[in-house]
Amino acid sequence: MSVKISMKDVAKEAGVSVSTVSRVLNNGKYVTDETKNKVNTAVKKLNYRPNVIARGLRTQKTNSVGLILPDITNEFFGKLAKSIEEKLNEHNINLLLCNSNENPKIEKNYIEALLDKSVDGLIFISSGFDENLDLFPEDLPVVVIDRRPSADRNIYFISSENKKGGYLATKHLIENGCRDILMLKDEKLVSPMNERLLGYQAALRDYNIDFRPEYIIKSKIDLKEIKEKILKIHNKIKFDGIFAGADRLAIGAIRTLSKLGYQIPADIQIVGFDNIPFAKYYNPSITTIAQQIDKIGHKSAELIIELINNKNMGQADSFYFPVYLIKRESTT
Amino acid sequence: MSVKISMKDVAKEAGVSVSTVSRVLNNGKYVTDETKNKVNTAVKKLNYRPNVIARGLRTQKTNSVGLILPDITNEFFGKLAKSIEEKLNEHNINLLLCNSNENPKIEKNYIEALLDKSVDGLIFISSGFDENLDLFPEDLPVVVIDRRPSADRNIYFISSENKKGGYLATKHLIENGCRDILMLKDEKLVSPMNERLLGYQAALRDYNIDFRPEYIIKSKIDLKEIKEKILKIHNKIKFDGIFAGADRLAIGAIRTLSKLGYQIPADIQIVGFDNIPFAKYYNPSITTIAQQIDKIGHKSAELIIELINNKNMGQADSFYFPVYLIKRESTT
DNA sequence: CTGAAAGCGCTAACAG
DNA sequence: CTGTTAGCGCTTTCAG
Repeated sequence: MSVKISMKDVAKEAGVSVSTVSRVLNNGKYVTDETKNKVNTAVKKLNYRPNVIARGLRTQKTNSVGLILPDITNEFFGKLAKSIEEKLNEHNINLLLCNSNENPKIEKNYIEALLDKSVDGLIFISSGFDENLDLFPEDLPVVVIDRRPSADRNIYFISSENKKGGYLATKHLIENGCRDILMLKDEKLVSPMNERLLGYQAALRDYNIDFRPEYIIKSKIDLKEIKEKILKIHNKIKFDGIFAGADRLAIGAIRTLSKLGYQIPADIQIVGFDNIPFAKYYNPSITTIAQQIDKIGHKSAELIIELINNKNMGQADSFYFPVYLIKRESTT
Repeated sequence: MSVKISMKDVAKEAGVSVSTVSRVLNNGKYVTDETKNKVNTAVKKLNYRPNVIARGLRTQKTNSVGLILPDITNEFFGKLAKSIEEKLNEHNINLLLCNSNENPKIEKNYIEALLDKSVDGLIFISSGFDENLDLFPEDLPVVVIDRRPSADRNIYFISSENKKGGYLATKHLIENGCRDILMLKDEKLVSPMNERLLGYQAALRDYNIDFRPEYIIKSKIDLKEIKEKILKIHNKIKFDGIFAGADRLAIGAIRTLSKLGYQIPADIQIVGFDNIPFAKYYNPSITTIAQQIDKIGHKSAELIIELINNKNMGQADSFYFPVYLIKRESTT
């Protein structure tokens, strides 16, 4: 039975012309109720479904949005993708998901592929290579999340108050008595981490603690790598607190330090970032800075839809969502 | 500069006909090297990119594959999605990702949307509502993963040796001295969990331990829910071992039991399933049954590509990938 | 209110 | 080897 049935078949069945069918399906304006009924009956009877490819060719709209992100298995990006997709789905827009794997070259390929596919808009979490932003045509609706492109680009941007998060985390540690505070951060020069670092530095300054560059430990957000880094420095540097720029880093650190015999939080206190689901269920549970991922995701989706429907929105805006500290067992 | 340039422009620039351009771009057969050069030069000069929508309309191929899965934030599905996408990308096939959220109705919408989009094939992880499988047209290449549809459907299926996994986990606990072994399983009637349960039962039988239905604890794969379930039963049922059908369940259980004062593994030994990255870094690290997610993902992608290129492959096959036990601290 | 006709950009016979 | 032609399925003037 798999013969694809087209508008032509519906038209014949309903005894009207193709254009009338099209009219009924699209807006229903300028059509008698009677013809409407005839068409609708025929549509049902034949189980007709419009061919969106043909429609796309004609209208130059695809009802699809591309999402490029570094790694879907990172729980932050995973949740983000989910909330974006959820919202787009409400508007019958499909999501084309692309993992750049933090690789600018793959990212470039994906951008081109998505443009070729004529996506109506693009939501973009950069691999950190700003040049790829130049691939976007002027008139393509684009929303950038999380990793801020350099300032001179006129582009919509959404993220959390990362600096404030770093400040809150560090302040919490200081007020709990820590004086020698490590910061664990991504090795990449990517804005959220840098802003968290700025927050960390600002807190130290406010409490008159000297900033020491050797207290910044760089590692991929990878459990194994952070373990190796911790093993390498734990007996070279003296520290009583850790601000981990991501919960994954916090988990790797806690695990490694526990195995080395340190007590958390008695010997070393730790604050993470992101509030991934496991943070609450880790042993010990992890004090962390929560981001409102759902809000970021929904806002991104809403914004891209708005941009698609109304391309001329003038000066691009930025949006920053509040973060807050959740106190758990990894700090006193 | 954003005027979309088409094959016509290239043809004019190169001084040839549109069909010649098409020929050069597609296979290059039956064209002089000279014309080839002319065309290629024009393509480069104009920075031409083919319109895949138009091509799709004409060829009835979209070079895209749909992936429907229950929840991208579940690390098993996330990794699966990533490995599928990776492989498809090698073949220049785009992935349309859809989260059904374990909801048959959303799932149905997505199936229809993907069919409307004329995806070339579909990779499908069911929400557990088999009727949705009937929505697939006979001639659509489909690969089902993880959750096996009822046997009478002629459909390609890929998963792990779940029963064997359940057996290995339970056997390990028994050989470590456990006699009262809980099984934590998804509340859904979904095949992987049921097969793990069969493995659990088979192991008990082989070691002459009675199966007691009250030792099967059902919970969503959700940290909070499993916590509540454990709290409810821990002092009603006596147990010295737990086989958790998913690492997430294992983590929720360990955390809850630790808080209650039980020592893991001294008082209670636990084996999980999946080998998610955190299993290795949990406190204590978790003995688990590893699935070869990458292999499953790559196989699915390869299979769907094969089916797309060669629709008539006859009787549908099933593929089961080996699992193995990784010994860590949550068992002795 | 409805139908005819053109055309979105591309590919695939079919001639030559 | 290359050009002409038709048409994929739909929307959108333009007449009527």
